[in-house]
Amino acid sequence: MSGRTAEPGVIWSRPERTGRGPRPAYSRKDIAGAAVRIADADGLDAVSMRRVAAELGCGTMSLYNYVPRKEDLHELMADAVIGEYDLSREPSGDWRADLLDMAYRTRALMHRHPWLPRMMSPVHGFSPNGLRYLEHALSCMDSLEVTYGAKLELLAMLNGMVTTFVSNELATAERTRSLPWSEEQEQAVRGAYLIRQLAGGEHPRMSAALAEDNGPIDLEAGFDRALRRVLDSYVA
Amino acid sequence: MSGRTAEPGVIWSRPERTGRGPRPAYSRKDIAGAAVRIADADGLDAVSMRRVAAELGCGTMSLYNYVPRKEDLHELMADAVIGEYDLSREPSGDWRADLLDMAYRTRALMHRHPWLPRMMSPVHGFSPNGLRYLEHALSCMDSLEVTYGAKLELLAMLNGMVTTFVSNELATAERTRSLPWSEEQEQAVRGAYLIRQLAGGEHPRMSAALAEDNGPIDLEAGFDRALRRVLDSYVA
DNA sequence: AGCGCACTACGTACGGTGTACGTAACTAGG
DNA sequence: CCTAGTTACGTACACCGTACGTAGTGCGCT
Repeated sequence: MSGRTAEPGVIWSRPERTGRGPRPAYSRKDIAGAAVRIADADGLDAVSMRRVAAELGCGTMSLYNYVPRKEDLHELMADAVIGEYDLSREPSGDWRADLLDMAYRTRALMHRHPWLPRMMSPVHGFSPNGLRYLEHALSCMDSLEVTYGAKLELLAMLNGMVTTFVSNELATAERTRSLPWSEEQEQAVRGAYLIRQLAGGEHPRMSAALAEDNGPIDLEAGFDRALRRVLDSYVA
Repeated sequence: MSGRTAEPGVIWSRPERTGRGPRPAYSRKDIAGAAVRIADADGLDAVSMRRVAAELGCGTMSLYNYVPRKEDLHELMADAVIGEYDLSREPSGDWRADLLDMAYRTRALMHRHPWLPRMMSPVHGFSPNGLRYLEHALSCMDSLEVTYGAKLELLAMLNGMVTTFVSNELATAERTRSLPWSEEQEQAVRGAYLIRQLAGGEHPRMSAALAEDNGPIDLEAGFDRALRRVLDSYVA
């Protein structure tokens, strides 16, 4: 398959098998699966070419036969988990409800694969499963009479909000993973610092915000509210 | 300053100078400035301890006197650029206009420092300049009669949208930076792939979206529209 | 005044990373 | 059958974050 050294190219343009030479020992699904397993277990940073190769049981450099650059491995991972959407159900006709449902499923996907928000970018949207996802999302909006550009814009906005929201949900938890001390210690130290800082007397509003006692914060409710707001704003 | 090896702690809790020993040769501003200069010029990934130290003109390990972990260097960078906001202007009283203005300034900031979206996280919000920013943003909403929690939620949502939007604006440009070939080549290859993929006949809506000719897309207008929608949704 | 200690400075070294390159084995197309 | 294109994989290089040892410096305390 063309030269050995790096050159521009999308991983999805490469055929998995060309016919010549020994049969490849692994499929793209195998490789993506191994990488996803590692990322789920130990975080995205633990996904190294060496580690993935070891997980597969092959030499490090053999991976480069399947995946010319590490970035392509990431594309494989994104595509694999996007493939977890069940797109078989037909849209109900109520685009607001359908999009909201998709957003909830995206959130669930991100909770299952906490590294996903970090690699959300328009670039990953055009993998095979990404395209299927986009097509399905557009089909949910068939009853909406605006340009496809506007539909994609709405979709990008929704997914952006979901990403932002879930990132915030997972922030401390994911951050702590790589740290050598516990999440409690980290939060205690940061909390103490914040209190000390606000004690200065400047930032009165931030102090008030911190002092505000609004019971247990319901993340779920905030998610729902935020999304409905965006969707409602499109009714007009 | 306490032990040498890593332990939980916020960089901002460390005094810059303790009195004992020789005067530090550099200030945090110097260090942050060097790191920001490198990131602006060659991307966030080019910011390594070695490179920053070289830029400053000191030995690599000397940096660790100022910054116990690389992550703290990132916090310094974020704080430095957040400090670029001019917060001296008093809020006008029209919170929608003021927040919109802040969002525009955030976008400008991100265009000036294209690595900023990548490190947007609630964690960085509590640096000294981050706190000043938050206090100012809250002061813009003084006339809004909701809890501070709701105000911070709105702010997070707005900043999330700005981050998402600017990320999309910068995606290909920033991605290409690290690649050994040009942005044109990359886009050509990806475009060719997309067309080939859509030619399959599945994904009819995506094909239509691609075929749609809506003149030059006005990113600026999209930004404005998206933000106003979110703001409007809060009027009720 | 002067001692001691906390601090600055920095070289070396270790274990990790992505990946360029060389080589050997293999298999399908001509 | 032969040979070209592929798979497989070990070695090697440049770079990364950073633990640790050591030397020099000057403030704070006695």
